Amino acid sequence: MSCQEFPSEEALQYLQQLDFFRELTPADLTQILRAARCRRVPQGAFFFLQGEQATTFYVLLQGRVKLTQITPEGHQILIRFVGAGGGIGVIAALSRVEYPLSAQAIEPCIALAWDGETLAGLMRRYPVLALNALGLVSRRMQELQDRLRELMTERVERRIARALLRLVRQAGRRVEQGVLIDMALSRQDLAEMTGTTLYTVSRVLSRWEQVGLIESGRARILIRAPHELVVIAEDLPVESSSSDGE
Amino acid sequence: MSCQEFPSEEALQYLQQLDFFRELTPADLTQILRAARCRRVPQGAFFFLQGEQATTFYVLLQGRVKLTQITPEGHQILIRFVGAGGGIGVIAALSRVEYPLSAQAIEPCIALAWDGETLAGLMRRYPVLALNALGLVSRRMQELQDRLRELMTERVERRIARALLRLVRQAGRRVEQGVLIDMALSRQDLAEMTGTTLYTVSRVLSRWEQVGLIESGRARILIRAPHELVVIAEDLPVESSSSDGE
DNA sequence: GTGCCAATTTGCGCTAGCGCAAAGACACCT
DNA sequence: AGGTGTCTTTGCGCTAGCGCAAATTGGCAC
Repeated sequence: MSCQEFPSEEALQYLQQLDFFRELTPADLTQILRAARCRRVPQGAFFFLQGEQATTFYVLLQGRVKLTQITPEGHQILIRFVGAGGGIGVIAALSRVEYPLSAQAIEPCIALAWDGETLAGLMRRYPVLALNALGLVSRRMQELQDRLRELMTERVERRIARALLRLVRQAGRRVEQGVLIDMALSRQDLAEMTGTTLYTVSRVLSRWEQVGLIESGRARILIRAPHELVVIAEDLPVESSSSDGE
Repeated sequence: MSCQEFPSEEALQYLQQLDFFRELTPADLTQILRAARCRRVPQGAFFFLQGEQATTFYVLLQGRVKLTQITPEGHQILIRFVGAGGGIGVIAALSRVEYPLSAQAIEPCIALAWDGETLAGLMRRYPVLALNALGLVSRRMQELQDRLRELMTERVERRIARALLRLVRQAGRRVEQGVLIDMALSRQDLAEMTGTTLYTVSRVLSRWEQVGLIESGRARILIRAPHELVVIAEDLPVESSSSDGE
């Protein structure tokens, strides 16, 4: 999918199945797309930086984006990755505040772009759009809540396991030896996702590698035994207390 | 505000200024209210329990609600408190999934209630409603993201300070000795909000009490020096390393 | 007032995980 | 090939915070 071919038949087909555009008639969708600009962002560049005045909402057509937040003290955390079909900046663009995070293209990206006012107008005209957005945002809420819970109640090893499983779901590619996480992913990234340090991540991964659970190189992780990882994520036998949790 | 007097002049006045209902014409608002039921929930009872099929969305008119989540292992965490004017269950009701958390009335409550289908219908008819909901959910997202960041990067003392400040903002009442957090709030609650244990909370509060920063009894906290708390929350001189962080 | 129960405090020992430092491995550029 | 910079591993010492246990406090019902 490139930038020029918007209201083409196949483009519509593809777009219509995205969460954000579902239940729209092709006619309405075409109208909505007419209001969009298209933007390319090269690998490594930013869609926007945390703190900038929020103006634009993007739907990613191609590539992958990393959303990060940085604290006044300089700690960085990784909020999530967005892949093709995902939306970026809905929230900020609609309420015209500052972007609360930075969005960096970690692959060459193509995205549709609407500015906030336009988007609000479209949502007024096509309420389904607003409902879809609510659905999207809700799912994200859900995920954030889960991570919050994990962070508050679970030990590091488990959190890392969960993070990997999440990544498998959104970027996993079956290969013969197992499932490969099909994107550059450093120890540092994992640490920023799970609220730990790159040292601890490295140690945990090393341990897993020794047991044959995973295989990893620089910024590359292959899961050989996904099921074992699930066991760790859901059922880590950490406390020696009782026989097994009731 | 009671249950009977819905479409009364003053009720409209009040409702119209809620985030959820703003920018609606009185006529539209009246229509929307016609579709609502009213529900009373006595102190201690639950609006709904985590895991139940989500059907209903509430707007709280009176009282206060505690939203908690419990893990399979039995750890409980406190997501947030909702006061009069707040919405409960938007997300779940719209997507007709299971409620991801439990909502308990910690004061006697009165709430307007819509079921999910009705709400979706209303949003289609009055898109502003959907946009308002998006705004609300966005703000919550924002807050969750902040807490996530705190949890990942900050020490316990700081997190507790921040939690208290948040509570001051939403339930603070000026009294002569300082600001009272005007609701029952146990050490356990604070622990569940900040991802620590009631022991640690107790120790931290004790320390603060000795310094005259706060005054506290059972389930009751009075902040004598709010500014000092801000200092701890924003600028805790924890690392002895350098003179002061740049 | 008395008794009871839940909330709170505090001592104590322990460990998960941090974070520095330094060495190693890998990818890429020239 | 060699150099360079980044990513990764691992040893080591340290401490924030956990969590049990037991004592104490405060509020409320009767």
